[in-house]
Amino acid sequence: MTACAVPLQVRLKGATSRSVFLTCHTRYCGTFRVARPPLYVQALLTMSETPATPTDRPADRFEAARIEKLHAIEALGLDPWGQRFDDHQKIGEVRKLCPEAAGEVGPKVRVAGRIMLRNNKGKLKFFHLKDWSDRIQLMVSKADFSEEQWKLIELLDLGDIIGVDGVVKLSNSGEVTIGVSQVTFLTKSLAQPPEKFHGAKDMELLLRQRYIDLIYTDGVLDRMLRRGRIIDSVRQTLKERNFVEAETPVLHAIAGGAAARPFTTHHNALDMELYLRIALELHLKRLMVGGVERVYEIGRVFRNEGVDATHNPEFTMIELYQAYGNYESMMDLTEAIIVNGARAAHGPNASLVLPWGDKTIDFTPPFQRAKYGDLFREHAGCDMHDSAAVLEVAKKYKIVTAGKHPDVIINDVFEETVEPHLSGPVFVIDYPAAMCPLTKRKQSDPAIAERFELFVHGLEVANAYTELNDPRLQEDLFRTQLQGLKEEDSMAKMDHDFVRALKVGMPPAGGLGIGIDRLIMLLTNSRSIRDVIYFPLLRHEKAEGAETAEEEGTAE
RNA sequence: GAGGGUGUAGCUCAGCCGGUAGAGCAACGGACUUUUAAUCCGUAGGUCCCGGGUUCGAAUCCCGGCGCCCUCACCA
Repeated sequence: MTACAVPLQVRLKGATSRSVFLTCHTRYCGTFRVARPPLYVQALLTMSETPATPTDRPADRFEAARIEKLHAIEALGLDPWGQRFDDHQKIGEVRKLCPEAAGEVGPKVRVAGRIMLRNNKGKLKFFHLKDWSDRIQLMVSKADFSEEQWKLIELLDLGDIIGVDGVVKLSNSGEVTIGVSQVTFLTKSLAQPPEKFHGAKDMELLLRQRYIDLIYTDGVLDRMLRRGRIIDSVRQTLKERNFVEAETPVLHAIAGGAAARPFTTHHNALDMELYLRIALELHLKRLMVGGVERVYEIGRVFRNEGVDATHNPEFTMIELYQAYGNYESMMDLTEAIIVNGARAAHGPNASLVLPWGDKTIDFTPPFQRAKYGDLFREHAGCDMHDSAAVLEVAKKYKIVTAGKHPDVIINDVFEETVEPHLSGPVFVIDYPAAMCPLTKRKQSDPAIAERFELFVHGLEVANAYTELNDPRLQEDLFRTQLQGLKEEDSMAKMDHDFVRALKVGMPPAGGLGIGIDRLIMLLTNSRSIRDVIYFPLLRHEKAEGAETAEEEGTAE
């Protein structure tokens, strides 16, 4: 900063305890930052800048303008925050009532929604109103309103929420329009909306302020509503098959049922360390022991791992268990769940060939079923039981083999050689047993577990077993930690109560887990898990004013 | 965790070789009774992510940091 000896006419922009920001309106001058203002200057600034009521302090000039209009609405005797208005129609339904020819007048309608666009032609105004079903144009003519009502109409801002009464008709240029006869003000928006044509593009803004994304990015709200319909259809599919829903604990003493790092937490009164669950499996199986023969849970699980296009630290899983079934029953059920989900997302008569980026997915059942060992032979080029040959292939792909259990190496080679080719949907069946400590072995071959995973374009969507119900084998498998796997990377975590439950007797059963978020991704052509989760995990937003606390707190 | 990209007005984006920060939309004031991202006239709006450095002079160059995005590696 250069010293300035001439007097300047300056205006206060803002101040912190460390700096004052002044704007100068003579030429060539920008904003000045004055470090460490003397205390008396700070005091003066505080006096002149702090309004009487903090709620009236506008965040910016846009908010100030809107607060002025809010006061003007109040001056008209109206409530800027609105009242009950639930006797209205969905815009999507109203659009269908529109007469086909311009000049004809359709039925009277009443809708409510947010103002998305405004087109002001003086005594004639057009608005676009959006609700969660659709958008529609409003036409408002000064001739149809009292002086008072017109004052309100002139106060409307983009983003405000209003209710309108009117008639549906086509405009002269052929757009479905409501000719408005009455406006009911419902909610003042104090925030400046994004650019009307380009919308908001900044990913961070869209993720942190998902409400903005839902309002202003085409397709986002629709996709999330579709998510809800898909989950409804999953419940419906299971209800038709006599499954019941259960809610099991999220706080676990042992984070079992999957190979993943858990989040830890603490219960104060009991002074007890707890984990957030990483799977639903072990509790639901206890319920089967208890006689709940067909049970499922759609629930959040938490895995303390990385974040990317297909992983969020908390995600939604369905796990279901069917007594007296096996993994074959689970394949049939998986197909039904996915086909019904696709119909819920795209309509009962829509094609089951869904778009996936520039590719497609054909969900017409039955899905292909391929044995793990056969796929291995086909893509790795050797038998998975031929350990020398497997080691050879592993070397070729630079897979670390030292100290690893042979089945772990087989699985590494499988992931490297086979999985990229699984465009699917394909059920990969019959896994090496050592990878599956919760799965029943094949009667004909104890080295093979009755497990399948469903792959679609490299995405693992479902995982199912014929459930292991032999308590002594289960206990052995819990004890046998696979070489080369850290404890948190293994599914084999000793859970004594679970073994105790199996000793009571769990019927033979099929169990299935589906990653709901990934299923939604596939059914809605969404390439990122963030597109199908309302609020994906983000780093903390740096709080305003945190600067000083942080700097002073870490003084060295 | 590694590499690449990016951060400028409320939003979408320009800003070249270092030389007084720009546009469109939105806002504010005005005109306009069938507009489609309406149009026209006018006004205001900036901690150029943060911190250092080089320089007479930095949005621009250099160093460090932070956020976000993409690719790769790990988990579903």
